[in-house]
Amino acid sequence: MERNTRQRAAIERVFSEAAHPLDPQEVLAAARRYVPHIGIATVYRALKSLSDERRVVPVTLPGEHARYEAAGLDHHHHFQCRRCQKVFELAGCPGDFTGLTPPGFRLEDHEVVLYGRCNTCAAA
Amino acid sequence: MERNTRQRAAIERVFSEAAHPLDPQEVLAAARRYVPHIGIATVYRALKSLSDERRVVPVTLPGEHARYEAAGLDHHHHFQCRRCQKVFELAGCPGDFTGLTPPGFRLEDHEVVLYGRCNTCAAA
DNA sequence: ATCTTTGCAAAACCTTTGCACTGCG
DNA sequence: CGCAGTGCAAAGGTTTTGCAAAGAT
Repeated sequence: MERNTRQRAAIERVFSEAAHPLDPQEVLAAARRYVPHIGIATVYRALKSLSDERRVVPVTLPGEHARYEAAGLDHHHHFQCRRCQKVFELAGCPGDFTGLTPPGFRLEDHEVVLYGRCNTCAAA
Repeated sequence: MERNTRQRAAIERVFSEAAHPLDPQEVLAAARRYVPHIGIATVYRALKSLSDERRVVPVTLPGEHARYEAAGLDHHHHFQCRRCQKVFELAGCPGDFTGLTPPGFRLEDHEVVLYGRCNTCAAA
């Protein structure tokens, strides 16, 4: 049922080449290099189906629109630079938040985001 | 420069009575109990100026529109129930994330969000 | 009386959806 | 061929903005 179209191939290629999580507009711009007339609706539909297939993962930072990155990475979190706004992947995870969880609550998952200056912007 | 209007007083009162972070529509609904014809634009403008004055703080969970809560609370994080979607405040903070920060990066702040079932929904 | 603030409606965004057409299988 | 996928444009939802009128100081 999933057909191989040029558009879909272009979008998958974009993710395989991406160094950072991308938002839909960035995916569109990058995919147009391979399929010039691809439309934004196709990008949204592809992001949805790729997410459903777990081939890409949404990266939703607080107050930001969703970005997406290729799936298959280990559990990790992100760092956002307050100066250049770029998002970086962090290795590992601080781990255990059961101590914060109130009695009677069931902890299923967690999200951690660090903010500050990236190596480039810390110097500037 | 900041004038005392009924609308603004109503919105501040709403926050002083709120048990959990409120989104703009919830603020509007609650404020209408005190000022029936208050408009959504006024709510957004008030949220902006109250945020600038640090009288309320935005609570921006990943993938969610901003909510707001009264300022003055200690540093804390939030728990969102995956069943009822409500947001709860957590006491305390796991603390130190410098170990996750890559070399050359400067850590300034962090955000932690826990997900699962609240005490009411864990039972159901 | 002055000058913010308000309320409404329109505009600006981002994302989703309807529909006829394209093109994969 | 048959249908899923595409592209365009219109619709939806949220937040912002323009402007005349209301109201605080």
